[in-house]
Amino acid sequence: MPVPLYQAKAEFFRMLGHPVRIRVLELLQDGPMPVRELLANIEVERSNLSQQLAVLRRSGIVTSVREADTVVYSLAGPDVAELLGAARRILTELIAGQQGLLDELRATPSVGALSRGR
Amino acid sequence: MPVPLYQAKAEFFRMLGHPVRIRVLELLQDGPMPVRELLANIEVERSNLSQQLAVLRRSGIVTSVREADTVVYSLAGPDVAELLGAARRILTELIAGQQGLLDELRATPSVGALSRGR
DNA sequence: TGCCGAATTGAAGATTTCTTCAATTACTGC
DNA sequence: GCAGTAATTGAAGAAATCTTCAATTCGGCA
Repeated sequence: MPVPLYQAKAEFFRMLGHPVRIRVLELLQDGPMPVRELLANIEVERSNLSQQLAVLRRSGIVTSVREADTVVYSLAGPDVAELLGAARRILTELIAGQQGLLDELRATPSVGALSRGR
Repeated sequence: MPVPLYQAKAEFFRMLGHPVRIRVLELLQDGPMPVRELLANIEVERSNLSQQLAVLRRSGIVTSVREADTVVYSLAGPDVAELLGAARRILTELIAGQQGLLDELRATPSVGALSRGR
């Protein structure tokens, strides 16, 4: 392995680990979008958005093209939706699990939690 | 949204963004495994592994049970493999894309790169 | 009880990532 | 060319995460 695969994976997930970057990827799922419009949909300063876009661009997960006076961003590949979908499923599951744990605690105040993590 | 969803997603990905944590999740895909064995498979100090396991536990993606003198970890749900699979697909795609870009640059030294991001 | 190995915890310093600002580039229209 | 808008960049301080160490907990066993 030239660059250990698990390290590449870690970097990849770290690249996704920022609220603004997530929102950009979600917005781009509906198709290419100019920066101006991203800016209108995400509550963040222009230069901060640029910084986050630069992170996404460096990783290669999005591409940008200049069109007249605006810059348009697109997803680089079709698998991003799948990834975000998988993440959403796990999150839903995790939240449901925590909810289940809460219910369990409420129902039987003295036992239960011990068999779950922690 | 009580905690904005995109923030939860970002935290989730950040939780995945560490080589040791990735390796733990990959190892646990084959079934529950005691810490001792994780330690044998991952090159990291014991206390550092514990720290990373604590991060995974806090997020709820793994659970731990004490069995006699060892602690055994398991994945909390079945969707993790799917997520790692999606990530691998995208990574493959990204690396292939970069390779393609390199080929393109080699073939036509003066044009090409401009239409791709940056 | 006292000791041993397994694992976790808390804390401190080192490293990395975030945010923000001012400066700069790139394009359009006058 | 010059002014004006869109977007990016570089840099610096603030904030979060990593690594490592010593101390602690927990169960098993003599």
